[in-house]
Amino acid sequence: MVTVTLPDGSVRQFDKAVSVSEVAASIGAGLAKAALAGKVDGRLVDTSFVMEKDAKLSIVTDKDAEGLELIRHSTAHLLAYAVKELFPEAQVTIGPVIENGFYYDFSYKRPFTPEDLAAIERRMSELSKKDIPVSREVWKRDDAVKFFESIGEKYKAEIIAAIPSNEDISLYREGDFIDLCRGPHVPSTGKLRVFKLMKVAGAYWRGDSKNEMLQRVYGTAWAKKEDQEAYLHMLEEAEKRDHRRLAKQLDLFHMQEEAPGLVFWHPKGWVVWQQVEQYMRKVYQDNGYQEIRCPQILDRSLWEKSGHWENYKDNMFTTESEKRDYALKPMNCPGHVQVYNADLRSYRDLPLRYGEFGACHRNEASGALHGIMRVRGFTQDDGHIFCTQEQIQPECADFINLLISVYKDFGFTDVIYRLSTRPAKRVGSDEVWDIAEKALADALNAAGVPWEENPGEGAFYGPKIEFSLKDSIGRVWQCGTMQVDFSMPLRLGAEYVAEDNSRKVPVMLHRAIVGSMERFIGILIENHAGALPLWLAPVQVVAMNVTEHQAAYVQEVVAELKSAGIRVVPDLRNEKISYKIREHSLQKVPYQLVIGDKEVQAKTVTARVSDRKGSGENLAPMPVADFVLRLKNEVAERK
RNA sequence: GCCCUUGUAGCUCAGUGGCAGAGCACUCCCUUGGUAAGGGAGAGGUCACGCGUUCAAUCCGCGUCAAGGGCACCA
Repeated sequence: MVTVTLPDGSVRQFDKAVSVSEVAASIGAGLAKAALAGKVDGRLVDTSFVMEKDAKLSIVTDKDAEGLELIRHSTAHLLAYAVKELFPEAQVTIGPVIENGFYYDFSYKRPFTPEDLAAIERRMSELSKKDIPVSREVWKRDDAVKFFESIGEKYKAEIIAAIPSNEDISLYREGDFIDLCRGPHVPSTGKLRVFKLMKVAGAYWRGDSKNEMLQRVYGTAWAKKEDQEAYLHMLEEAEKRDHRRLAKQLDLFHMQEEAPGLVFWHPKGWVVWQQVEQYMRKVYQDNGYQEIRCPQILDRSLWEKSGHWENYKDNMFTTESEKRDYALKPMNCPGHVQVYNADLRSYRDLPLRYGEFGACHRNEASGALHGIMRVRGFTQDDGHIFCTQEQIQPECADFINLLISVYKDFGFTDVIYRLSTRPAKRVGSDEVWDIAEKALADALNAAGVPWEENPGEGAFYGPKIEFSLKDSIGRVWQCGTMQVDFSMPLRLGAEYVAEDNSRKVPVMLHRAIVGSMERFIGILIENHAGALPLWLAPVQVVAMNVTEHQAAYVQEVVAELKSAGIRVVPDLRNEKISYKIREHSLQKVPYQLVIGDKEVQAKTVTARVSDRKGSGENLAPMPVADFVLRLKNEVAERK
């Protein structure tokens, strides 16, 4: 007798061991057909799984999140199946589920072409239509290794060989294709109907750049066709928000071949930059930081002392003059220590906070460059706090709160928090690491934000918190950071006179909120789809005449707005008003003033508030002074 | 750095082994029009760069550079 308890609490009894699919069939034909897997006592299993004793069971269908994941996993296998049919010499490796889809890595004598991809996708559809059963087999590990070696699948054999030899392993067979997999999988290929292969790319075997480069095929898969269409539509929309595309449309900046990874800021883009910089300068001022400025180029000997020459040389641009080697600074910290060291410091001076809009250059690998998100020359809102060990915790807590409020002012509420802890190769005692890690974790907890730990990902000199934001297509970019550093103050000879008159080495906190100005502005552009809030908008107001008769009054209005500190431009061109409105709407200007004879007579302005997406709304005509007031309020609210 | 793809007018993109194309933008003319494109004319190119194949190369081949998508990297 086997008693199966279903999620609704109902109980079904069977006189002998029973499979998930049999239970599903006993409930209804529809469910039997929809069943993709089962969850037995909380463990995900195939529909063929047989329950020998009493169990709790839920049937997994494509309505469950787990069902969708299963579909993606099985679609990855279907991809491998199709590839093996079309390219028998290709070797399979791994094919995991990722966000919105899956990928599968193959080893093949030549890269797959876009045409290959289309052919593979067609074959996958054919295999799906045939509704081929997918069955699970349990093998002894050694047998499996021998088997995969015998069919020339050396990568698969290598993966299996890494599993302890006394463990049995599961293989999944669909048609002629057999693959190692933990499973579970859908019961047959017919369950996989909605998928699309997205792109081919190279990827290193086992993620190591010393290894062979494999062919990675990315795909997406969904339960319903509409879901996939919605996803593809979302990707299209996201592409329209791409900061590189918007920068051209809105004339913000450009990049060119002669300066890879470096940005030419145009007037409008530079206005945005200045808004961000002035805002951040105020943040420094209001939070106990003193702004400083250090040299771009420093002598080799200093970089040797700091350890950069040894550890970071490949990423530094170097130069030489009169037989001396110099490096363009990749970081601001060594400079800040020089300022610290320029005087004898007391414990009474601590915490001492320096801030700099420091322009850094790093010679990033060419393949790493990406618009203004990953560049070779960038400016950080870089700050260094020199403090005692006891001050680490309160400084970190204050910083996190500050960072959250800054992000909120810029319209970001979706922040990813990660704590990177001690790596294998590190300096400093375990006690000190304990203190530093705990200080950071406590600070995160005190802020009440969700965070995850990245074990072993800390810097060699200390743990760090990374604050990341997502771009329009979900790529995550680190912006802010808080790093605890025990090493550099010592290396560069920083010290303070303690209460007991002894000399002590201060702890150094490296911290940035926006991180790279370039990256942050890129994310700002994407976050707002180019329609920046009024306080950041390069042009806040355009004043237009309906016909040339109102030109003089428009000029008066522009002068008045300018004197009120508003970024306004006139548009007196000989064009129809509808033409001008279209153009400025596309330029995502927040306010457009339409000025005709009525406004001239009444000494008012009619403001068109654009939602900057496709429609606009007129405010009632108002005196210029009222309009100024409205703008000032909106700027103050940073909406 | 590695793999794939791409590079044609300011922008978006067609195209061909034999004089280089469109739309928008730009300049000029007409038009003075009240809420997302009024009309006409004109100008604009070393087809990324270099080398080769060819009677002839923007097109084919090789190389370089850059960009895009991934991978690796991001101390």
